[in-house]
Amino acid sequence: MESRYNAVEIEEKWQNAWAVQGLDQTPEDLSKPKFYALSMFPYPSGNLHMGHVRNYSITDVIARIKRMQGYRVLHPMGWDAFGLPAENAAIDRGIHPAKWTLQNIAQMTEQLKKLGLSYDWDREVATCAPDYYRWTQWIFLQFLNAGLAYQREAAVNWDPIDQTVLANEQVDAQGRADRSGALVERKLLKQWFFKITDYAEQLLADLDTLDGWPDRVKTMQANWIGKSTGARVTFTTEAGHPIEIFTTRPDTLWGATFMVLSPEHPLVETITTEEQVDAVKVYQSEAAAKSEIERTSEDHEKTGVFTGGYAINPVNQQKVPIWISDYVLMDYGTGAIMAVPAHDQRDFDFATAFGLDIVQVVFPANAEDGDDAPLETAYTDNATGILKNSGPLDGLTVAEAKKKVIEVLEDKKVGTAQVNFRLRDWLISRQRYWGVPIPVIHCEDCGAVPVPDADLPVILPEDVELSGRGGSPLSKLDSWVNVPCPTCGKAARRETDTMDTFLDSSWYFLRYCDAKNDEKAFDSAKVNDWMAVDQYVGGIEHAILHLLYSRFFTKVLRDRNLFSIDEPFQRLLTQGMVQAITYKNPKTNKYVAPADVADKERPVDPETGDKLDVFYEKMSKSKYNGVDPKQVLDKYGADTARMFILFKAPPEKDLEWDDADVEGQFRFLNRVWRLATTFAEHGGTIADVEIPSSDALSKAEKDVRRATHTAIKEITEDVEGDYQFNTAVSELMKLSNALNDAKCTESSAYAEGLQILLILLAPFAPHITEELWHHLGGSTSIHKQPWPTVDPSALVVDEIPLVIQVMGKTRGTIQVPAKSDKAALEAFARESEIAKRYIADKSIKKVIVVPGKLVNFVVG
RNA sequence: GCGGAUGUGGCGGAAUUGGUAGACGCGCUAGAUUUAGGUUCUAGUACUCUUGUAGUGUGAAGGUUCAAGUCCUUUCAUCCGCACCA
Repeated sequence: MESRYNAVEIEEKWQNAWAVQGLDQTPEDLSKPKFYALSMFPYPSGNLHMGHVRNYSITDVIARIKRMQGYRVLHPMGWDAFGLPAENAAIDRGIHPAKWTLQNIAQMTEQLKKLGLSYDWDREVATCAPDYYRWTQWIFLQFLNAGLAYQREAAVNWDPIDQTVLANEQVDAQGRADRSGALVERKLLKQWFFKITDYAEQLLADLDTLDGWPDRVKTMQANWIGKSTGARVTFTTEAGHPIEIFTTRPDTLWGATFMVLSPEHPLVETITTEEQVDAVKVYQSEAAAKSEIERTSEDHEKTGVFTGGYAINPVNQQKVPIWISDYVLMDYGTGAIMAVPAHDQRDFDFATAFGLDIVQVVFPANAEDGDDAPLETAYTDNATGILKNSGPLDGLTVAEAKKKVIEVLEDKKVGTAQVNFRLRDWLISRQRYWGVPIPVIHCEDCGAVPVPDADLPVILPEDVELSGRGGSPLSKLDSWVNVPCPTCGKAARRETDTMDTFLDSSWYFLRYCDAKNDEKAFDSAKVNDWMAVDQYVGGIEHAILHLLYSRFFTKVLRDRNLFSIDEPFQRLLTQGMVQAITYKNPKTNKYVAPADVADKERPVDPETGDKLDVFYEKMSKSKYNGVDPKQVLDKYGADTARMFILFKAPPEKDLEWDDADVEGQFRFLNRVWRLATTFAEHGGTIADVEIPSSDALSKAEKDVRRATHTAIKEITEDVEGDYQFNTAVSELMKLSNALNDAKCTESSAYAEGLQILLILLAPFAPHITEELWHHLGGSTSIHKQPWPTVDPSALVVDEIPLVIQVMGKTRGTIQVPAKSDKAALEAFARESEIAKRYIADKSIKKVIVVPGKLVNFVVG
């Protein structure tokens, strides 16, 4: 064995050995408790980046610790392999998406394996493989059979660059497409939807059961689902047309002084009077032409047009004018609102802009009658406000009025309580090639006919022409499109849309439970055994979509009796970003590569000489601040990379990459290496370490044992619950420092310390510990070792430092016997030099004794 | 505007949940080893000054307490998410 720590060499050696031994295969032994550790699977872009390294290192440490703690662990990996980049590569470079994807998977697999991640590769899945997407199609048909998949003509987000439809979620607030950056247009197309709205209530309510999820993510999902409770109320136009509105403030109905319809509302044409028709049409076409970006960048200044029509307020028979305005959205509620300017700021602004009536119906509890000065802004104190001018609601609080008004509305048959959600049905159609074909055949007579299970998978044909334009490539493939109807046999056409790739990733965690099954998507018993995922780890960018869709799938498939799990992910850890130092010239707004910055203390632009701004930002090519994992692995090895990433910051916080800190971790592993090899040179072994009873130990030996068992205690606490790997690593360093300082290297206490250091370090740095373990006489793999337990007797100390405080100020410490009781502690403290000095001639009024910690004197 | 978080040395970050603030690491300083550089080892490193048995110190201000980074009130700053959602 070499005396120098050669990381690359030993890592390759052990990775090969472990593969041969099948060390990372999932155990079948059902007597052990299960633990399912999962990282969000990657899109195979071809290159592993630091974010991946961080994500997978975190999950791998958890998996390894759980194995040592006696769990049977499922720790799989796979590929989210359908999607646009492959298709774009095909268009740009003429390489087939399948080929491009498979090459990337091969390349990334090789990179992943160099990280020493303990995956069960036998369960690898790729969503683009027919033996995977066959079951994605089968699951689609489950949704179809359950009435949860349907087609509808819909105004969709049309991306003019990619020539495809996007989900709302793939369009940003400025109305630009996530991927292409194009300004999204509206277009009417027949699309497939999943009825996620049927599960809105459950998806919201069950968030409360997810104790192991960050509040941030739960809040984001709750906002996305957007439940509001209120009432649906029917107003009627003078001509007798009903107009439905939704409101969360039915208690303020008596204050409704006008109505506003969305410009796209179907009743606008009927309501509009002849005098107003021109103005309304102009406004409608202006609104239609407005892009999202214009609509949202207007500082919310209110615009609108009077339709000329009036409606009757059903509770007080008041005649109210009907306006149209683009602040009312067609796709929320009913596309029409009652406006209560006195108690809604938007309505207030609108009323002010157009000189409409403002009638206050909620007043401060102490308001005098007749005290009705005009409002400056909407009055929205719902906690203490009292209703007035509201018929049967007068004198009630807002909360009481909300209940009472429902009775009134139902009585008059003009409305009822209603719950409304912001969540929209999920548009899953994509006019793209590289995705799962929707397994449906359209027949003139039979309609949309599901492809029979026996005919699955509907294979994605390979010989297509990809131009990137003109809608779905599959629609041009006549031989594939033209098929007989499965029901009547008449000539029919295949559905040419493919599925949103979010479907692929909404069930992969189920497939891992039974990845090789070619009879079923998964075996129910296996899913019931392994699910839910005990710890899921991934980026915050999936807080809404992926996690919500996966929860939705889980609930639907549960309701199809495929398993009995309610929620897929028990605990969720959203790891922080990996950031790197970034230099930017504030004058030219250009980024400068760190390698080009000569003086890091006073960074200047090498081209212009301008002073550069320095900050940390997420690694990216355009900012020249990326660090390639490959370079780190080649220089220091995977163990150092893992250690650095886990030590530098707590898992959920952003991490600032720093080469000097990486060096520091490498130094630490080298110190461990030296400790162990020096020990071995002197004939030390860790095989069969026996610890004599504590009475027989010297002080040096006791100190080593205390350090050892303190490390076990602290690290066990750190890795349980919140995964504080940064402090766990620091405890490993402390133990290594203690062994370095120890004066009893010949003793069995020292051997025990070294043994436990290696075992505790093994999940973090699996290769170096395996190498040293064998070098020191270990027989089986260190990764088969049980997690060590604390020997309480090793933690016992004879003397403890007692803090002496006077008036709450710490004045020093004294050594006292550990077993002293309260009275003894006080006595020791009273007699101490420190106490005498600071109390002097003052009288002691009170003494506080905290056993094992301190004595505080209160003096007069 | 609504919601979620975060403010601790030169830097990343600790603090048994109310009990010695700054663990561990980076960086820095000095010394040893080395032909030299690197490595390695030893010691030091919150700030201030009048260098002490000192004072100050966890974004700011107040409060509770024998005792506050930790609890309460007010406030400021930064980051993130959503945003005309009726």
